[in-house]
Amino acid sequence: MKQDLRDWILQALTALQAGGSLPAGDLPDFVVERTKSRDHGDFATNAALLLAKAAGSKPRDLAAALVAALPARAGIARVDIAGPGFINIALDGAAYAQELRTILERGDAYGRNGSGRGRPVQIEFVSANPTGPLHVGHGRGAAVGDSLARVLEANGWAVTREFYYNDAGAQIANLALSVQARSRGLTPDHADWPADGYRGDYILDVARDYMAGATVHADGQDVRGAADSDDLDAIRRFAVAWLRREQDLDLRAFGVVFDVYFLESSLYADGKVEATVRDLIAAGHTYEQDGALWLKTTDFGDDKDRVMRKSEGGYTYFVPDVAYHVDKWRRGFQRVVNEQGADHHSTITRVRAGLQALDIGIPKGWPEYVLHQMVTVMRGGEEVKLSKRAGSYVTVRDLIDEVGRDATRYFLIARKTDSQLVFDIDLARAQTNDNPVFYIQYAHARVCSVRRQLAERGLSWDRPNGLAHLDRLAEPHEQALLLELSRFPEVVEAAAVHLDPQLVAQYLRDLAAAFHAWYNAHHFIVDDADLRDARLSLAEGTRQVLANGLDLLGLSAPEAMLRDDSVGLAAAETV
RNA sequence: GCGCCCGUAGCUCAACCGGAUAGAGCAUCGGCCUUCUAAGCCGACGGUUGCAGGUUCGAUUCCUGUCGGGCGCGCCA
Repeated sequence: MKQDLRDWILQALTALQAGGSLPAGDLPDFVVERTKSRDHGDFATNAALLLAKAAGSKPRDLAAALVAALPARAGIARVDIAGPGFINIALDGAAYAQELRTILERGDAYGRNGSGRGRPVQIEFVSANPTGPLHVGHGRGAAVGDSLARVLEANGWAVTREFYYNDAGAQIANLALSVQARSRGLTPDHADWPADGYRGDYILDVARDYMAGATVHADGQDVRGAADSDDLDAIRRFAVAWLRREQDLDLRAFGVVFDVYFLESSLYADGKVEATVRDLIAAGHTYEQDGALWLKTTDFGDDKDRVMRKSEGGYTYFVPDVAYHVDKWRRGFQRVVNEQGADHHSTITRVRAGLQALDIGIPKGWPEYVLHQMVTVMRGGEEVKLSKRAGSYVTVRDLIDEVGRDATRYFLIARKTDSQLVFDIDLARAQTNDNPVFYIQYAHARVCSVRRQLAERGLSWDRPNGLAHLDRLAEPHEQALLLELSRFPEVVEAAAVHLDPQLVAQYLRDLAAAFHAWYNAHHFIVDDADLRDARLSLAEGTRQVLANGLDLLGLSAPEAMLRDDSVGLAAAETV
């Protein structure tokens, strides 16, 4: 709707330019937006305010000229000039009825658009190193990244979900040493326990399986335990596979699946790290100092230069990072979005600097980043910091087990990524209207329940008849709900433009509220068949949009809300 | 000390990349169940948008300064 109106206004502006009352050339970036108050119509544009200066006339005068130049158009109830020079547009009821027809026609596809034109975009997210179970921060990354992927797909992009991990560095060596120590019966409090060893209980599980000669399957490979606590290399391979498998099981339980798993070690094995270093030297942005090789990242906005090759000969972490991104670029991803924890924000400048230094045609702002801030977990008013299994942090699995997949995903996504997030376990468990995820899903379930009631009464929804009588949807609640439904395509678009799936979560709450209000005020299953079919059409349209929105967040759209006492009020009250 | 993020109702958060009277939920108080799920709905109360300046028709939004919270500042990843 919004885009159509913008084009409409553009026609009038072009006409004014042709008539000479507006200077030729580029038009400023005026907006068409939803009004905050219905008193101002449905949409408003600031075009006259922005153009008044260039036109040399008062905003309100220009607005009048613009309105006069608007071509005739169906669905418009009135166009007014208001305030300093806003142009307010009110739609007639038929315009909203038409939108409801579109919803029912397009079904699952409603809200999707083709602006991505099938272009490839890669989203890298989670990218946890296989040294322990996924923690809440990874969970936020998983929920946001996957939802971002869904949103971009809905905007016509061809998305590749990618997970990158380090399977060979110092942290992995530590992991192997920790498992080795456990396999020899040492505990973390022992004097000989590795200095930076991992102390969580899961290390013992890995050691047991390794010593028992178990086989684990991860990332397309089988790896067997060797029952030999001296073979550190075998321990390392086994431990990495073991933890990768565990992380993957957690992600699957969370509803997140990746297309590509990329191993840091492959960058070394394929010579891509060496090649990147060679290219950076050849590009002339490096120098030797104190026995180390430096990259002049200060040439590209960094506050100090960075070491690439340490004096002892090894590369610092950001060299494979640059090599990895070169690889992404060469794979044809002209668009890449990296979803990471904000504690890694300093790498952004460095990676981009490295890519610029190579001078191979990569744009300055490539890749894009979405950073999420920290998550703290609260239960009973106190911060939860420990998990027995992981040792020092709360795991994704802990949350899924305690509050369920849907609530975990919703809570991790319902905030702007650049705000810190407080995950309230008690609230996420609650099956009341305090809990937005239940509130939204309940709205969906209610429509399904109406369908069941309809069948029980031996009635059915005559869809063509309903669509023929949409003018019967004249109640204020119905008008409000229709308006809310018509916003969905704009929300899907905005979520992609701003790389912000939280907008979808916010919208779903508003939509659910509009539905619940209507549901409460009016009965759908009435004797008047025309009115009944019209209302059932609106209910079904609402269900469809709720389902489409829930899908963008990776949440289920339940047909019924079953009381689950294991996660329900009873349990919450005993906490 | 430097860089990034945040600061909005008692609490948790919105505000569509400068728009009109800053919105929800929770909490508090008051209403609504012989009718499709009350896991719901309706109403009231609640604000100097941390503070001080600046930019302009117009600022929660942009700029400067300042205070408070978080994260990062390694030849670690």
